[in-house]
Amino acid sequence: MFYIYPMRKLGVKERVIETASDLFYNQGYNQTGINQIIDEAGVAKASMYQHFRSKEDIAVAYLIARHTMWMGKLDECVAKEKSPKSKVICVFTYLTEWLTEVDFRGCGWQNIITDLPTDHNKIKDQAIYHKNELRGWLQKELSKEKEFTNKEAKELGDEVMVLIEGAIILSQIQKDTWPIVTAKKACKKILA
Amino acid sequence: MFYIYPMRKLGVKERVIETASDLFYNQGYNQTGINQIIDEAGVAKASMYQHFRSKEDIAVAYLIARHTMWMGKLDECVAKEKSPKSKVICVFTYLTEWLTEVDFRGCGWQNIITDLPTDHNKIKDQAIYHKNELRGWLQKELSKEKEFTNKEAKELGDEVMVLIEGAIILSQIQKDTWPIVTAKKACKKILA
DNA sequence: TCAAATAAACAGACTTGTCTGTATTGTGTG
DNA sequence: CACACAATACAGACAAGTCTGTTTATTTGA
Repeated sequence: MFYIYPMRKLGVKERVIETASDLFYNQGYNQTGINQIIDEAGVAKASMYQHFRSKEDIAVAYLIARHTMWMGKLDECVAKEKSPKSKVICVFTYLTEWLTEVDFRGCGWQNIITDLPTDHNKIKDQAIYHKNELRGWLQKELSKEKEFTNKEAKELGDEVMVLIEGAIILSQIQKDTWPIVTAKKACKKILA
Repeated sequence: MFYIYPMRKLGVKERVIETASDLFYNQGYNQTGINQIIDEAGVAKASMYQHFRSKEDIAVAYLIARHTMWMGKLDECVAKEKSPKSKVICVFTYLTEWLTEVDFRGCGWQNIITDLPTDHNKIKDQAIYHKNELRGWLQKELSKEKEFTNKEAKELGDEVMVLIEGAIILSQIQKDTWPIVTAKKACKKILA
């Protein structure tokens, strides 16, 4: 047999993560039940529980996958920029493209940690990790800029970080790009 | 009979709103069921449904009550400041006091709208309203400052608004004051 | 043959909201 | 002050559905 398209179905694990990623992000963690995930993934419940201990574990896998995807797209988007400083400013271009595309659905990590059962600590840890990675990315980029000392680069990176988070959540609430546009303007001022 | 303390129990409506406010804010909207609310409020279920059509309606009442409380405390906190500009900067002092007191539980509106059933639009509207009020407050304060034109005041107010939102959500994720401290520093720069 | 995936039933707890019937309250009138 | 009537609050059962997670027994594919 010849398979023009790769007929090999994705494995159970991959299908679950893929489906859950879509559902968790677009309709919310609390709004998404196990049953919907396995139905849409076309997977038996017992098979799913062979690969994941709990719903929280699925969410952790989702967030890990999302992290590499999100950081990858960020790198891709800022690649065309020459200076570290303009790379950092370009983050807000990335935010605009991304958030308008998803109809201002906001940040996957912000969304999941704000209304979570008290004991879901693995999810919270993923949020902390992701935000720390982004924070580190900003600081690292800015530290490449000769005009800044290391200390300055760290402080400026943190300020940009706050602007990013504010732009994301506010654009989500207001369903508008103005917070991102505003944040970009503020970012330029700060780095000037 | 003499009642030293006001013996008059609060009415059903008030008790429900008070209890629900505590629960919705501290353990989350999705994590709080009707039954827990009526149990802790000491109210019969039928009585509660006499005053509120649905759980969403309780949440709306909670957010309305929270809005007046929150804005009131803000006004109180910045009252000691003389200039409009320092009032605006003082918002971050307010944030620090508030958020450390509630152990970085974050913003009631941000928390409730990020993982909500799709049809809960009355709640979303409350979030939009609250954020617009705060945005207007900032713009109004800054427009009192003679050194800014009206247009400048609006733009600067929006930039501060983004910083505020970012500081709240990021301090919630990281369980630390650094985002607020950083936002304050950035705010001073922007208004300088 | 053998491990993995399947369908489907099941447990048990939870959800919002309705309903019934009883008890308690407050108010207006005599 | 006393009585009656209406409004409200009460406890708790109930409906109809959701949820996560387990188990069993069957089928599939290498």
